[in-house]
Amino acid sequence: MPDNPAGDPPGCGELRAEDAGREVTLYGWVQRRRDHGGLLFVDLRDRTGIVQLVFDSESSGELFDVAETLRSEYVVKVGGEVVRRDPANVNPALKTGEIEVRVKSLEILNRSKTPPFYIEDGIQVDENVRLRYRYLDLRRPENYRRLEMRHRMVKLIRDYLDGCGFLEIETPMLTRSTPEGARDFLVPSRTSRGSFYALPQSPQLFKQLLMAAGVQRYFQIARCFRDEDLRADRQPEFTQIDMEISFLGRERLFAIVEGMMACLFREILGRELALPFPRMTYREAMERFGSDKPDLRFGMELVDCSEPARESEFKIFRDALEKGGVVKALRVPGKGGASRKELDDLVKLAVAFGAGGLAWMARQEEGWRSPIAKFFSPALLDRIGELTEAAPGDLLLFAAGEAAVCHEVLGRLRLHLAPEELSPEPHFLWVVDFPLFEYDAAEKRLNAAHHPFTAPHEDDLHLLETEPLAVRSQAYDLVLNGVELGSGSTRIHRREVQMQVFNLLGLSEAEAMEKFSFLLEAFDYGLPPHGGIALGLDRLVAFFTGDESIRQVIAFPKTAAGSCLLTGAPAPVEPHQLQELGIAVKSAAKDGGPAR
RNA sequence: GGAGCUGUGGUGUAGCGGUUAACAUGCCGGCCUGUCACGCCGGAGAUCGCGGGUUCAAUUCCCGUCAGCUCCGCCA
Repeated sequence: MPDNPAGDPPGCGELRAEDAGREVTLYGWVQRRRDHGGLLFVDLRDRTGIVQLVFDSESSGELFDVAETLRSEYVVKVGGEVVRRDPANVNPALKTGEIEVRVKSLEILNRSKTPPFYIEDGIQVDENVRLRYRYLDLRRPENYRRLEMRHRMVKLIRDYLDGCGFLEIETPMLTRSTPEGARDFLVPSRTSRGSFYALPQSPQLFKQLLMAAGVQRYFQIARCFRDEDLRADRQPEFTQIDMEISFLGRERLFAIVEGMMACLFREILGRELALPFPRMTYREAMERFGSDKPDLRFGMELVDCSEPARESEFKIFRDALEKGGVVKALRVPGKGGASRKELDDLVKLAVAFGAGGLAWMARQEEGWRSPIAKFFSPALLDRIGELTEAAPGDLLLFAAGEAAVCHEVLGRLRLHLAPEELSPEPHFLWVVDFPLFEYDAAEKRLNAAHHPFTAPHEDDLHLLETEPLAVRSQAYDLVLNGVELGSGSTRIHRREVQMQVFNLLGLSEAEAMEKFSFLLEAFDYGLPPHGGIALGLDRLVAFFTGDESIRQVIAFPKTAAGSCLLTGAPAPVEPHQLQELGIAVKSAAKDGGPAR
């Protein structure tokens, strides 16, 4: 550990052979005690690691008696001499294994109950129990390393963006609920009864206002809140690296973000990233990979087989094509020998993903094994083999129908059937030109695909009124190995365009003013062109630590039901608290609450 | 809102329509001067998540419920 202003002496895990002869004072937790009767070993742990303490009954009677009372996780202060171990007693598994500390003084600073699980790496304990005692879980070295990794990454990011001329600015946590988007967490106001703050889903509007304020380059390690159901990679509160720049367009922003990723990979993993990252339009991503966040660590691209399908006698394919749909294929290498049951399961899966059905062909050394091959002439089968590059032993899966559905279904099957061995290289990708709107079938109206402040693509402005669903936006996503790391856009900076988009989203002039007057007014006072992006810090850290769930890289995460097993939040409040807020609770939730 | 999986000493597991509920580890006590997952001997510790039902009998079968995890919907 480098010198620091605190001038801290070495920690337990930092002592080495060259410290032999040194008198040290150590603080830490008792990891383990090995009592040999007249000789007692204690492994002392602090955040730097473990060192062995030795107590000898012959040389220190009273001290030895105290040492015998030590138990797991007792907190102690010891003074002693670092001594080299006899070569026969060196423990190569420990970094401090060449030495040990002969204890001369021992003070028990605090006792501990027997912990519910071992404080060590690689334990197999229910996450339930670990979250209930999260402070003990975090005491484990692997979790300290996770916290440390997050800290280092955030520090690198801050320094990097500082170097790029960004200003870190905090925006309000108590803000205004806005329509659309995720469900808001609401905070009742005491001073304005019946009114509510909302916790920010992102600092979106504020960062745009900071551009209006002439900041030009803003960033924030921003906590965001969304009251939606959880997943392994979704928590109700999470952290974004939120950025926004004025004047300079998308290219500059991409370069800044790419530079940030390159910096993290260089400083943390010691490897260079190939820059710039490849790009793909949303349309291309959907057509080739059936996903707006394609995992490029493997191939298995979707292949359009509409042309040979049109010539075939297979009615389902022909009907789909006549209705303006497509027939697309997914080639699964080496899966041609799949059993009937495996194939049936794939069909079921496809149906669960929204397909009407799923056809398959297995290429064999001679010909095809397939229930639908009989509808295809040999020439057409050859054509399909050519298009899909199917080799003997490969399996082809076909989806027919509406293009969007086919892409979705085959895209999911592609992930489901992905090879076990994936490329070890990180595969970054910019996905650009997302659609501006998507159609909400339930509400029978347009929704913003990204958010309502995203600028339409310049080339598609003329389509806004006539064919809004065909309008591309200036939104983009950063994808890493099939995970959406973040998304952003060039924003609308002209008031008339913003109003037009609001109108298309079903917001009247009056409603727009009611909800967003503060933003619209800013448009009138020289709002510069601007754009930005928000990257999911939790997902990024999880990538670097190799964790599947972002719970692992959040100090105090919540369960899938949004409860905190440590504190018991959320919890009922005192009646007088509700009274002050003018709130009456209609009916309490089911009994139980989080288990703690 | 929906689906699947899980729930047995502190922890991790086994088990089965009738058991003294088993094993490992941890814990407690004893012995032990070179261990490092120390070892040896002994001991304590479980109303089998909760509620109901079927049954002569339920930890075991059924239903419900709670909690956790994963996924779908949802997440501009």
